[in-house]
Amino acid sequence: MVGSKRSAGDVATTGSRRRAELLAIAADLFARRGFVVTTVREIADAAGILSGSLYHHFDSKESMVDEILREFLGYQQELYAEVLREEHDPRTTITELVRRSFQAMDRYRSAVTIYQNEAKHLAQFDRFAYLRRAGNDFERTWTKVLQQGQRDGVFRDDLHVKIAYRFIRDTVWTTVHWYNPRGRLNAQVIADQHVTLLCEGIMAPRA
Amino acid sequence: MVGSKRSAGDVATTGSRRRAELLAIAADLFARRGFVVTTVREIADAAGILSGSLYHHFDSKESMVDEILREFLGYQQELYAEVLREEHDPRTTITELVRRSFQAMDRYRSAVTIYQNEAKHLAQFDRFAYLRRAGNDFERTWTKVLQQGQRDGVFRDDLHVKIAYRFIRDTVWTTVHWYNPRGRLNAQVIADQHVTLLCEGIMAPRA
Amino acid sequence: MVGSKRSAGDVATTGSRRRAELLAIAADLFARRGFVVTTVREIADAAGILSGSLYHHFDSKESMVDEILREFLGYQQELYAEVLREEHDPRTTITELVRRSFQAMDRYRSAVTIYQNEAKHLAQFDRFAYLRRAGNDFERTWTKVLQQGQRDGVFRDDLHVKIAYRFIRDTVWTTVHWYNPRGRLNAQVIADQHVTLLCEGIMAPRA
Amino acid sequence: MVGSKRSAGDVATTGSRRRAELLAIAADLFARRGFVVTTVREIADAAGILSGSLYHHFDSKESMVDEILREFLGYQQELYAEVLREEHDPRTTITELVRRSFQAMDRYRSAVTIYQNEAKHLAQFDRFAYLRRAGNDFERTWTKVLQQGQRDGVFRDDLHVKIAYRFIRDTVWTTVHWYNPRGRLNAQVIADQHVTLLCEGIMAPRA
DNA sequence: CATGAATGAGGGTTCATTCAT
DNA sequence: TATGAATGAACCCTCATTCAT
Repeated sequence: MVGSKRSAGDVATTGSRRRAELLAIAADLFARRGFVVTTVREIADAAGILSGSLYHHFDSKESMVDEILREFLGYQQELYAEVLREEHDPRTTITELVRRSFQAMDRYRSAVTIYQNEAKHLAQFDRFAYLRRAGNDFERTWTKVLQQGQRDGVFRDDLHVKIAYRFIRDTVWTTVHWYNPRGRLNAQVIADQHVTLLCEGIMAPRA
Repeated sequence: MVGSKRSAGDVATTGSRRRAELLAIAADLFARRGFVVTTVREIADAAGILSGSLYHHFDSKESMVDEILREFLGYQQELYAEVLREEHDPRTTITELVRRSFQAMDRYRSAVTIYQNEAKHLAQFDRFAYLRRAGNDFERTWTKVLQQGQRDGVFRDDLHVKIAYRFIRDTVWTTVHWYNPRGRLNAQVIADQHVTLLCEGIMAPRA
Repeated sequence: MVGSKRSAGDVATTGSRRRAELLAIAADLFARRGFVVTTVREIADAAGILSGSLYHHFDSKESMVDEILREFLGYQQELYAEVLREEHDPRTTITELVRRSFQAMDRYRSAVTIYQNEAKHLAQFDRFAYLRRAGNDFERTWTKVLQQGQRDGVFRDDLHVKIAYRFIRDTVWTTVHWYNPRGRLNAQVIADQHVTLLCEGIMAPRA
Repeated sequence: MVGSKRSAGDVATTGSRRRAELLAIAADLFARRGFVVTTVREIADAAGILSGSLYHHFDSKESMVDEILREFLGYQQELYAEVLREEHDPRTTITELVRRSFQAMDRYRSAVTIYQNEAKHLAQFDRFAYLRRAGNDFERTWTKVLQQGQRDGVFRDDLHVKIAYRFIRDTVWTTVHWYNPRGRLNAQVIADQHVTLLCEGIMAPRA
């Protein structure tokens, strides 16, 4: 959609299979090596073409990340919206939000890494203003649940909500840096471990 | 082509006041803008000199981060060693480790940010191999305490130590991204909030 | 920091017509002005392109001289090998070696000049270690013939072979500094004058 | 004299002992590493001072070579003039010229190397126009003797004087590249070997 | 769709030189 | 005399991007 070079009359604005392949290759490199240090030539090399040829598919290097991030962000937002529509009690909501975060991570691994690593840097450009908005949306989603939980007496009332939010966010998102989707621990397991740690802490339950 | 540089009588390693100033300026920029995207010209501009003049003090842009990171890492390692020498019980040890982490963050704010953001990228170069070593040292320190706590029955025994370590590390270190040292919440307060969340979780204590 | 460059599908080593042109331009400048003082901008200017564009064809300024020298050296070594295979008597061998030296000089004029002027300086870098090897090969070739000639009684036996070799080498190679391929004296004539001087000296033959 | 920073009223315009030391250090580096690639910092390092401090003694890096070359050139010209004043027969003159060349080489080793390597490059600047003049003087000196020798029938009459001159010059001067003043072969011996080779060639004398 | 050649802006770095102290 | 900090110009090289073929 964004940055597509297809003309108006095109049926499939999101482009061909080749496009998707290239995007996956780029996402992988951006995630592993960083957006700034990844050169378009590296992407092209990995795709087996010359760097100039990439410009038949994309307007610019920026438009590649743009597309990568938008797709992930849309997916994540939809998953969160789902949870909210289901109207669980606060603890279950938290649990579900964490689970869906890991679900998105499972599907858009590279994109999450990129978001985690580069959002702050990219957000300063107008083109990526939506990254700020998405961040704020996420914050609102989580803090609302936390506040509700406090009102219900289910979360500790000495909780500094903003800190707690960041605490949760950091833990969940940064998992992407070490989480190995092909390892023994699948997303579900890790998600549940996280929820437990989040809710009960590391201390052994007293009797 | 050639290689060596600086020799007898030169300042590059001696450390003068000016040097320290320049290093602080560089650290600030590296932290705020990222190491890769920060240009030596920006550093020089911020210092009110020409870019070439930086090379009177430093061998390269790399040697600047190098120095910045080494100083922080040395300090942090010393603080952790102190804690271990004090031989507290596991929970107190955790508490103290968290506190000293925030203490280091207070003193080497920019360095911590840089470490957080760039370590992974830099560590791939021989020159920064010590970043990997330091990371491993930190991991060992924390996991030992967690394991001891489990053996003592004070930490939950269904705890996946490696995950817990990363959980803690992520939460503590990424704080640097939003923690404002001039804000109302000082390092001590935030550290203690963290320990509470870490230990008891976000749930209200039962009865 | 990183290092590698160029990869699959790239031209850097393939050699196209444009490449050869650029190499010739570079060789000419390196020979006339010196490798160190010749800037890539000068080369690019002479070629009517921008300096950056050179890097579409070559990895570096160094790799340009490298290629220039290797080609000449390979040619010269082949010519010498030919002479040896022909198994002449010592004096004829010397004559032929001199002739082929001038032949190589005729074909790779700039390269010879560069070799003459810069080999010593370049050879100190690993990349150009082959310059030392080539030099040693040349020395071995010549000294063997000189020694054989002495054993045969055709060369004076008070000849200090190493000195004689250098004597010959210096005379032959440095010719490139003033030899004008478009002048009246062609390579053959000069070569023969050299052989005469080398063999009989400047004195008039006695009776 | 040239490039001196001493003021008009100074008695010793050539400067102090320190000056001479620095000049020797510079000459050594220029000879070994090349004028262009030798940095003023290297010179300063070798002298145990900072690069800026050199400018208390010399106007510029150029003025250093300038002084080095002028001194050698003056000496050499004087030696040649001496030979001519002695009015020997052609062969003896040649012998003496070669000997005095080696004598100058012995005394101004570095300067000769520099002259050999850099004269062509430096001569293109107005400041070093005297290098061209000196070169022409040398040529005139040698060719006159060669021509006289031909007229006298002592040198072969099929000798191409210009080629012969260059032949001699190249052999004599380039010796500096490998001649080791501390080796077994002293200047006198090498000079005489040279004269023999020059006059009789490498062929064994017939019967 | 892809290639191959080029652009143009900018990046890190070097180095002779200056000058107040 | 020497230091130490700085200048300013230039250098090699990188890289996203363009475009004729």
